[in-house]
Amino acid sequence: MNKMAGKTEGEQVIVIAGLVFKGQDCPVRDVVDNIGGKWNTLMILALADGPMRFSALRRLIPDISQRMLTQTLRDLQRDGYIARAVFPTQPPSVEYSLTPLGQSFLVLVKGLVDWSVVHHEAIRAARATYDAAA
Amino acid sequence: MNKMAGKTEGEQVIVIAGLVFKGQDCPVRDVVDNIGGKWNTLMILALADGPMRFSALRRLIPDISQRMLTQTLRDLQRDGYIARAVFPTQPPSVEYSLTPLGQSFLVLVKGLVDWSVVHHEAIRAARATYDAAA
DNA sequence: CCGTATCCTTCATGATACTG
DNA sequence: CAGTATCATGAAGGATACGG
Repeated sequence: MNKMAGKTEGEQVIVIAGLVFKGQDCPVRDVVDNIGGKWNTLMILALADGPMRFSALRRLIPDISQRMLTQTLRDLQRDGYIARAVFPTQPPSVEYSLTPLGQSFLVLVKGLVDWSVVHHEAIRAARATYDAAA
Repeated sequence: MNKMAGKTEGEQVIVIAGLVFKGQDCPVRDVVDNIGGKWNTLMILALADGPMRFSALRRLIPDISQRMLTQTLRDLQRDGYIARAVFPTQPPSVEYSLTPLGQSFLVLVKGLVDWSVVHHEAIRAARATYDAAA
C-alpha cells in the first residue's frame, strides 16, 4: 500500500505504511531526532525513578560532558519531556523530572531497551556474519 | 534505584533503571544508534508491506540520495534487519525485505510512529512555549 | 552548584560524476 | 538497474576554561 503522490504544485507528499510524511512537518521526525541524540534516551531513563539534581546526573553518567548534559536537558525540556525546577538554596540547586509527556515517552524507551536486550545477540551475530563474508 | 558502581579496577559500570550500561558493550547503544540515523526508521517502514527493489525505494523516498540509500540499506542488512536478494535478470534487479528480526523491530517503530502522531501537537506546543519564554 | 563560552575534531550527510 | 568513488560541508559532540 505504499504510494507516492505529488500535489498540484511543488509540494511533495510521501505516504509510507499508511502515514503521511511531508518534507518538513513530519510528526515522526521530531521524535526520532530526539531519540537519535547520544544522551537523550539515557537521560529519560535516568529520570525514570524520580527527580534528580544536575550534579546527581553527572555522577550517574560520568561519561557525559557538562556541556552535553546541559544541552541534552535543555533540549528535552524544550520539547516538554522534562521539567526544570530551581530551588533558591545557597548555592542554588536545580532539579529535573519527567513530565507526564516524558513518562509517556519513557514507556517507549523502556520497550526499546527491552527489545535491545532480547535481540542484541542476534544483531551481533548478524554483524559478525556480514563482516566475515566481506 | 539508580546507582553507580565502580568495579575493582578502572572498568566502570553504570546502572540505570535496573539496567547495566557499560561503556562499550551496551546492548541499547547499537539499537539506538540505528534508530538515530536519518533514514533507518523510514526504510524499515518502507519495507513493512513487503519486499522492494532499489529503484522502487528511490521513487518512494525521493529525498534520499543514492549514496545514503545504499548505505542505509547496507547498515540495516549488516545488523540483520533486512535481507538483500539479487536476481540474475538483465539488467540485474535487487530486492530488499525485512527479516524476522526486522519485522520484530518494525513493531517498535510503528509504536514510535503512533506515539509521535498522538503527541506531536503537545511537543510543538511545549516548544513554542519554551521559545516564547526565551 | 550550575551552568556559559570558546575552540576544535570527527562524522554523518549531501552533491556530483562515473561504472558493471 | 544498482550501485561506487570522490569531494565538500554542516552539525554533533568533546575539551577546557571561566562566571554568577
